[in-house]
Amino acid sequence: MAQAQTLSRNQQIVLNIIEKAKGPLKAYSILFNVQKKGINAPQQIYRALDKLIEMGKIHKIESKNAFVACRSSDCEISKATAFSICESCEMVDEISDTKLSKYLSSFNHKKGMKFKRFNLEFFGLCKKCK
Amino acid sequence: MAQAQTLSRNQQIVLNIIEKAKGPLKAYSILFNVQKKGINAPQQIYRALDKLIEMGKIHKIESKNAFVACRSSDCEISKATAFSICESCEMVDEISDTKLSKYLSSFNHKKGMKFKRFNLEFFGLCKKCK
DNA sequence: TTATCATTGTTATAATATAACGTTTGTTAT
DNA sequence: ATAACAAACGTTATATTATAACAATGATAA
Repeated sequence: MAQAQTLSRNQQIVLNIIEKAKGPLKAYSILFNVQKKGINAPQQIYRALDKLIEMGKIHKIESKNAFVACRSSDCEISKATAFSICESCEMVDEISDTKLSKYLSSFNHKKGMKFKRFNLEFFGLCKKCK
Repeated sequence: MAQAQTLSRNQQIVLNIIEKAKGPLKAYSILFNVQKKGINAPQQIYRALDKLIEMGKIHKIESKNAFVACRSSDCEISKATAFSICESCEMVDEISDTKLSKYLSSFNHKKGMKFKRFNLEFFGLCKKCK
C-alpha cells in the first residue's frame, strides 16, 4: 500500500507525457501520443490515470476533463487541490497557497458534514490574455 | 438581454425536473424523463441546460457531470459556487456561506490573474452516512 | 509451491456532449 | 402590420469521454 515510489511501466509512460506537457492533457490525447509505445486502448490510459491520481502525482481538472502533473511535492494524496484556469488560452496553474488550503481544510459545513477532500477551480483571464 | 424571468418551453420543462429532483440529475436521465413531453434529442436538453446555467437557475457539478437547481435566490449569474458532496450517498448540497464566498471572491492569484468565477467542490461523508 | 494481488492487453460498449442544418417562434423597430 | 433579426426548436449524425468484462502475465508473500 502507498508504494509511493514504484510506478508501473504504463503509469510511468503516462506520467512522463503529462509532466512534459505545457498544459492539461486529455485522456485521448495522451492515448494518441503513446500508441508508438504499444499502448492501444483507452483502458490502459484511464487505469494509469486513476493510479497516478491516487498517488497524488497528477490531478484532474474536472471542468475540462483533463489532467495535469502535480508540482507541489508534498501533496502525496491529492486531497486539497486548487487551480486557476484561463478562459482564453486554457492555461491551468496549480495554486499552492497555504492560507487558502488551511482555510478550506478547516471549513466546516453547517449541516454536520466533515470534509475529506476538496477541489477548487478559479476562472478568469491570465496575465497574458488580459 | 438577461430577460431574467421568461423561460422557453424546453427550458421550463428541464428546470422543473431538476427542481423536483432530490439530488443532482444527469443530462441523459433528464432526457429519459421528458421523452413523453416530446423532447427526443440530447441537444434539446443540453441547450436548455446551457441557458439555465447562464441564468444561474441551475449549476453543474463538474465532478459528477450532473446538474442541480440553485436555491440561493441571489445568484443571478452563477459565478461563485460551492458544494458539499457525500461520497457515499451522492447527496449534493449547495453551500451559501457569505464569508467563504467573500474570501474566495477576493482571493488573488500571485501570478496576476484576476478571477471572474470559481467553483468549489467539497467531498466527504454526510451526517447520515457517517 | 500456492495463493494472492496488481498490472497488462484486448474487445466491446456505455455515457456524455457537440456539429450542422433547416424551421419555427418571439421581439423589436419602423 | 410587417420586415428584420434573434432565439429557440427539431432532427440526424457524430465526436468525445469513460467503463465493463475477460483472459493472461508478473510480482509478492505465506
